[in-house]
Amino acid sequence: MSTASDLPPGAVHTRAGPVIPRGGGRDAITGAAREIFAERGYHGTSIRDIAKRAGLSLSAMYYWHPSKQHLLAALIEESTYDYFHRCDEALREVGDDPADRLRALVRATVEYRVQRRIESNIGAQEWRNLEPDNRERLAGLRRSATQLWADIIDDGAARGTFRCAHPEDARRSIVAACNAIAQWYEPAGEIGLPDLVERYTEIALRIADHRG
Amino acid sequence: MSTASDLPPGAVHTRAGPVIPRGGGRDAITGAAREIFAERGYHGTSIRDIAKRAGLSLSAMYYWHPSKQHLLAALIEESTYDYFHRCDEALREVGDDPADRLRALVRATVEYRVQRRIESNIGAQEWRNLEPDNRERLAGLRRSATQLWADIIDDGAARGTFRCAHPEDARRSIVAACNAIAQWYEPAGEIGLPDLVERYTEIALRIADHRG
Amino acid sequence: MSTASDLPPGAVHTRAGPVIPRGGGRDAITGAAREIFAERGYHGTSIRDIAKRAGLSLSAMYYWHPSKQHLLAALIEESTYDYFHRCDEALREVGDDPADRLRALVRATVEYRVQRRIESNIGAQEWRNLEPDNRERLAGLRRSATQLWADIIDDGAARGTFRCAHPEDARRSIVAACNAIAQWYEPAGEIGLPDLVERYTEIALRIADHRG
Amino acid sequence: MSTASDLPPGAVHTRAGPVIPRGGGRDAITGAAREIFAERGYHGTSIRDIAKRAGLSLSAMYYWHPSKQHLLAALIEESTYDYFHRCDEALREVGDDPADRLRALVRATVEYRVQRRIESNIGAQEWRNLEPDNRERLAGLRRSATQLWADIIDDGAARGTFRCAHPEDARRSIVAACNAIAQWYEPAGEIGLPDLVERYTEIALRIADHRG
DNA sequence: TATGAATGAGCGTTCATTCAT
DNA sequence: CATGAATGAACGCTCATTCAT
Repeated sequence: MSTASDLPPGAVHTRAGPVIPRGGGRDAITGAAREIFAERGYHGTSIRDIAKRAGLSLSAMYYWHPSKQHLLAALIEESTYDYFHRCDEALREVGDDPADRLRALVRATVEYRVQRRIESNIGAQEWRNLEPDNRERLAGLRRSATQLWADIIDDGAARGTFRCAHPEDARRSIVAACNAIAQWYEPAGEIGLPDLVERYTEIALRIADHRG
Repeated sequence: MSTASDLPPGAVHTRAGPVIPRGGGRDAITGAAREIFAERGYHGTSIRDIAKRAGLSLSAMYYWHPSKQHLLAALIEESTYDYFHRCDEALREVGDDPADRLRALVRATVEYRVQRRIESNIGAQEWRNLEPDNRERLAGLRRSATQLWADIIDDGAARGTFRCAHPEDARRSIVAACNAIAQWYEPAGEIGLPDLVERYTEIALRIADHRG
Repeated sequence: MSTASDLPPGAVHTRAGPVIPRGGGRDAITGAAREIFAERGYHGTSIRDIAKRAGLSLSAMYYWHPSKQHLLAALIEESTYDYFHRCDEALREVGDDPADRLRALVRATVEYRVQRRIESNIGAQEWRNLEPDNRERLAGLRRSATQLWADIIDDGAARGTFRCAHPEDARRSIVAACNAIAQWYEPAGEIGLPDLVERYTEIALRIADHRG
Repeated sequence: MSTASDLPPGAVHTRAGPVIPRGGGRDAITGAAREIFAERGYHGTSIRDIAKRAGLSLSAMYYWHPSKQHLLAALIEESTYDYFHRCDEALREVGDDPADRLRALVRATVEYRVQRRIESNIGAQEWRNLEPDNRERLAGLRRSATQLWADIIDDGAARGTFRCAHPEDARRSIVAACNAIAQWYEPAGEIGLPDLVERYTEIALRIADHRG
């Protein structure tokens, strides 16, 4: 991750997952920011709010992070990499049948929206509040993720596995349906994650007009 | 509309549509707010930005609107009523066949997302920035809109018109797909509105697992 | 003056003198800044200090001036123009005899250091705190003022009116002596301005090694 | 020196000269402070800047110096003692002829302004940023230095060696001319120190109106 | 109708400093 | 000797809002 060099010693980071915290300061701040950005939005959040929830002083925040914007960027960057990595893994485990690949991508996405619900919402809502540099750095990754879906659906349509007439609208609809989960899903609710994956896999296949 | 009493003389408002402007001031402000709220979000927008784009002084804004929050609330309120009204009309024109009713609701929704793209996005993104009073005043309407979809899909499922196993997820997916249009649709693009309606009608029917 | 277009209507400015105030706000702030910058230096002065001495709120300051830096730049710019203008006028009134011209420049300078003592000190001490843009805008004028002295002394040395062996050091010494007045002169003291002019004229002519 | 008791063991200090460094820490800090105070001024310098340039941590600074103010005071104090000591020595080597004594003082001063250019500028510009205690502790020394000049010139004027009518203005002008050297002299430039001393000695004698 | 002038609160950020280790 | 982590106060500046005109 490109901000890795900014991390103070003691913090560990891998492309496959979130920062693994060592010690309270940095983590408390990142965690608090995550929560409050999600609740009130980037511009609706003051760094005093973040510091307060983290149980630290305002200035401690600046010991760990150079700016509020950096806090947002780090959050979005890490979770974007995480999502992309999950997709990658999921697709590597399946063959080249479009339906199988679509199932894999839906599963990875639904799991991500549920397991990283908050970051999902931050990524969706606060993307525009990234400063140009930060946004551009991630834009390629975003496009790649879109392309993963497009490749599968286009391929399925070409092969006749999917009969939908408008693959792009199918893609958008499937993605929209999966993404929306992060907005309504309640972790404490009754629907389990495997169930959810199955339901949305079926919906996705119907949208793509898959014929077994 | 509950803010009707706040309107200065000369402005007309009905439940069925937007404020009908008389004179430049009020309109210029509402228009500017609409644009900038959509571009930068509520908290990312200053009333100076709005006044500047409207070509008016800061104080003029306060002549027409008691506060920045009121500006947002008026915008969301008006467009929410508009959407609800369009749904109402569309449903009144069709019979009680669930597929027909779903088609009507999709059409009304797609048309709304395209024709009132900006307000759609504001309504979706800035809803949480409404102060409790304003939010609660509109929450019922939102729930009613949700119920319109639910009634149709549940009815279709009960009758066997729709064979989807999980009507609620079908509903969420259809709505998510339709709503997403406001995020990607480009008015200057090549897809015409009638085409779009047809495409999303088909998608919706597939999601609901409609069997002709 | 190049910042003239920044001025709000109601403030008048000419190249020949300071801003002519209309109304309390702008003037109170400029005056307070002038005093406190001189007392404590640019970085030693907070805008809260300025506002307090001006009897206004912090934000009122920003109604009249876009920034603390602008305040400094405007002060230095105006007084630099004033000094240059005075030199210009003084030299226009005399012939081309180097001694006469030196007398004129000394008089203009001494009068300026006394009459605009505070700005003199700000210009000398806070010059380095101008941001590059502002500094460069004025650098040419500064060089021109230096050149006025150099032209006179070099000319006098060439003609034999001045016999000093090192005109540049003579120039620097004369200027240093005159400039220093702003640091020690007490307006309430016993030395009158005409006396002072005479004394420093004589010193300058001795430094240049003038032979009647 | 009154701060002697603050010094950690290993550092040596005498009234006659600068701190003799033992070990890198203290020295690196003092050196860095000297540079940055001169470049940006006391209030324009943060202790983080100093620590960074010294290549040490913030806390190391506080091991060696109790505060930023102390750093400034130590710098000014040491260089003020140094200057005074140099004047003292120079005057001890000459007789009681006012011209000789003036020559000696000019030489000591010019040499000091050149050899300790940076401290000269700090002493001149940042004097006002000394806290009252520190300032008062040094004020006497400053007055003594002024008195050295005054005694010589007054004596010369009384004896007729100097014919200037206003000894105080002569003194101020000579001092101003010598002091200014620190502002424009470039160590890498072409004028050698002995030359410079000679030039300014002549200027000083002319200002005092010395007649061989 | 509309404005210019002003305000208090809060913003993101940096400051000099402290302290346990 | 020296550091990493933290703090409270203050910084320059912008905010939504007010009010006399």
